[in-house]
Amino acid sequence: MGTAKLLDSQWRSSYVTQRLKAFAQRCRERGMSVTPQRLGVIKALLTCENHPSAEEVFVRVRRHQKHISLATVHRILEQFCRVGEARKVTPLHDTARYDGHVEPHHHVVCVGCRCVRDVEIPEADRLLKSIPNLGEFAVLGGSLEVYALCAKCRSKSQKTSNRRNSRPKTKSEAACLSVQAT
Amino acid sequence: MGTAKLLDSQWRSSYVTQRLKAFAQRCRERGMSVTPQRLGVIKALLTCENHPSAEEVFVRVRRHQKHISLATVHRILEQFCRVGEARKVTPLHDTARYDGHVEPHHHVVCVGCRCVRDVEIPEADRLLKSIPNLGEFAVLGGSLEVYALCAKCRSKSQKTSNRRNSRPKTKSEAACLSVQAT
DNA sequence: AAATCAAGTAGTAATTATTATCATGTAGTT
DNA sequence: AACTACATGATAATAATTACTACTTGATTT
Ligand SMILES: [Mn+2]
Ligand SMILES: [Mn+2]
Ligand SMILES: [Zn+2]
Ligand SMILES: [Zn+2]
Repeated sequence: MGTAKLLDSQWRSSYVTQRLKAFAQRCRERGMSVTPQRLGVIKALLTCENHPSAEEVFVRVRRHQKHISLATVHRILEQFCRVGEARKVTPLHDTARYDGHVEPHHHVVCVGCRCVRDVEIPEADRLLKSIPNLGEFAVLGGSLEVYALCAKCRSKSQKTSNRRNSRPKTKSEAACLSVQAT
Repeated sequence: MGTAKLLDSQWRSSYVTQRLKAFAQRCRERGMSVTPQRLGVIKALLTCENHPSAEEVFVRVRRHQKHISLATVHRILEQFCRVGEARKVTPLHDTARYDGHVEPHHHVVCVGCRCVRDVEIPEADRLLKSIPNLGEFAVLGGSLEVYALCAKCRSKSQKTSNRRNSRPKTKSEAACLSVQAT
């Protein structure tokens, strides 16, 4: 038996206060101004236990800021992801991907072009089998998503390594980069 | 060093022929009629190495079936997922979720209501650290997505266990089931 | 202090992915 | 060949996200 366990809300709340305390500080270091909207979003995001959607964050912030715009929440959340203040639970796809290969297996995803490849990782399978439950959750299976850079994107990012963020920000941009299929 | 490795296209092509051979058979067993559209979609899906999107499948099928509709492709792909003929690479979210917790960690996702919880799995972290690369991919990190059933959904699915598929099929349906946040 | 400037936002339009609707077509059966 | 339940095409509707634009505000310069 392993040491896997749920992170409890006690842990979470101490993490939250720690993160919240220095938020304004970190903003200034990054040259971002500290606005009520940004404070509202980071607070809602950290406070909410639920991996909330943009919409959910919006609703929460609006409790205290009647006039905040949903578009602003989207913008701020994406910005937070760029600067490392938040992350998407699934940065993998903007749109669903399908796989004809239905036996259990894992994936590598290139964070540059978002191409996906199948991977076999027996250790991960063994690991998953060794976890029958996580707190109240009855484990059914799982999938290891490995984030990586493919060869093309590695060479590409060397040339542009001094640019700002190499991750494509818009769908159209991502589409331009994406590798052509057969 | 472990035994993790990419599944090569040689493996894939034998898998494809094997799957394709009995496809019509399996359809009939499930009471699904075998249409040119479904044949086109399964073939495109299996042939294409790329974990294609619905749009990409659509483009491929259209090469041979000029008049096929994108809506049909969506419909068929979702159906394939329901009957086990395909799977979403990320069945997790219909819409992006955000997390204020940026340190590396893993997630459990309830396949019923799609609620998400943080998990700590040191073995998975060790495992990931032990894989510096996968073929041409330079590994950066990764995340284990554990699929599970939460307590609520377990009791719910007992009552409705003889229904068809317990997974919510539409967003509105999922919304109805989803657990209320604080 | 007035003018200038830049960053950020609200409100809204546009875009994109997905699902619903419904009239028509067809695969599987008799 | 005829029948019928299921499938499809065409299109509308919905939902998530992003783009656009005018406006606000606070800082900087004159
Ligand atoms: Mn796959
Ligand atoms: Mn998390
Ligand atoms: Zn790449
Ligand atoms: Zn659940």
